[in-house]
Amino acid sequence: MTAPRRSDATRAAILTAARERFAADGFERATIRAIAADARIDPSLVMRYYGSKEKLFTAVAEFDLRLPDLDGVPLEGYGAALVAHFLDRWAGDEKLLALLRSGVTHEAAAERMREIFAAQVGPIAARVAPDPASAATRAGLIATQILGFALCRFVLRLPPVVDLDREAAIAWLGPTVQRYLHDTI
Amino acid sequence: MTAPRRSDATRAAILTAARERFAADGFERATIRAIAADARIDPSLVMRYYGSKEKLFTAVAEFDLRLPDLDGVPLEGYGAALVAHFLDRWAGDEKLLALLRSGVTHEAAAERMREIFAAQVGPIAARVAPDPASAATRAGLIATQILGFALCRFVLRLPPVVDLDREAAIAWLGPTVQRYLHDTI
DNA sequence: CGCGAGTGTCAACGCTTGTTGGCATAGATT
DNA sequence: AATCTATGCCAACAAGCGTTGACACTCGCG
Repeated sequence: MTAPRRSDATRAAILTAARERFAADGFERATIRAIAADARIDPSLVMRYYGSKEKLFTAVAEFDLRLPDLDGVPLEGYGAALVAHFLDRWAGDEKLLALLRSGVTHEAAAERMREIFAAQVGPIAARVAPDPASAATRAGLIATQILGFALCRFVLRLPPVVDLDREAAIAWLGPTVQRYLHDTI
Repeated sequence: MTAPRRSDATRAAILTAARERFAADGFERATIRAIAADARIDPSLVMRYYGSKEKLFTAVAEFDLRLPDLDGVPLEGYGAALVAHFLDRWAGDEKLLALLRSGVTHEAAAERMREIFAAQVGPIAARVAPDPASAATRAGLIATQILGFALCRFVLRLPPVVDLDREAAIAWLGPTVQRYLHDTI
């Protein structure tokens, strides 16, 4: 029962601006001053409400994992379902982009990314993997493909990857993820 | 017939230090001062010999593409051969890591990365793709998997991906690349 | 009304950054 | 030996950074 504060709008504006800046520029190039300018407030307010740039980033990078619901999905459809889920998540939430852009040079962001993928993909792999001991490896492999796709599409903007539509992406990546989920080598 | 200069050793030391710093920290976090300290020279010398931080990075990012020799390889071995080639390239050349770490926030590095993958993977895909029109897409898909693997292994250091040995990596990624090369969806 | 907490503005701090110009020395050239 | 260029170091610059503290204003509550 946290009482609404008069500054809630300001706090939200800061968070929104921060999310956009971190997503567009990464942690180091995104400046407090630029974020404050976007939010049309004074830089010192950012410090007052979030303590430091580091903590502001932590606040931005905080979010629900929203595991996909795979209950009604047949086993052989997991790959496609996962790819579809991640595709939508990436397109709809700048926080993931912020995390990826920052994780490359900022250790805290990389750590957060590790946590997220361990917590998000790990359990699914554990549920499906033929050999439980291989679950972590399978989750890691899926991460390589999903993050690699996000990297090429949203960050590096490789033209052929940008041009793929949703269905084509699912059709191409789905079987890969499926194979990482239950094939053996 | 460029005459050897007395400062060649210094130039080389700068380039080596710059490569390491850019690979470890990315473009913005790598500072001229840190590079100069590593090379045990004065920061102003970096400017004298390379003009600017930007041009220094360009000099670091310049390198031969070294396309893999696939002449003796059977068609169905292309995927594995490509993965093996890239794995060795990534492990043996910090420039690629520098490019990846920088490309995420530095536009010039991203552009260079696009060029390299278009020039390196594109022709191979064009040679093998069942439909020539799909070659660019296939090259892009291969890039997503290769770069994603490099990202997770060398940059984000996801433990299960770091732990994979060379053969396991080839066994897992090879078929994926193979499928991107000639399967149809 | 008066008062205190909450909110916002302004100016400045200490530090680091890329970059520049001047000065001393070493080596080659004449 | 004298001269000139190349090389290296030093000190400084302007700009930008995260961060801080002091000061004004606006509420809501007594």
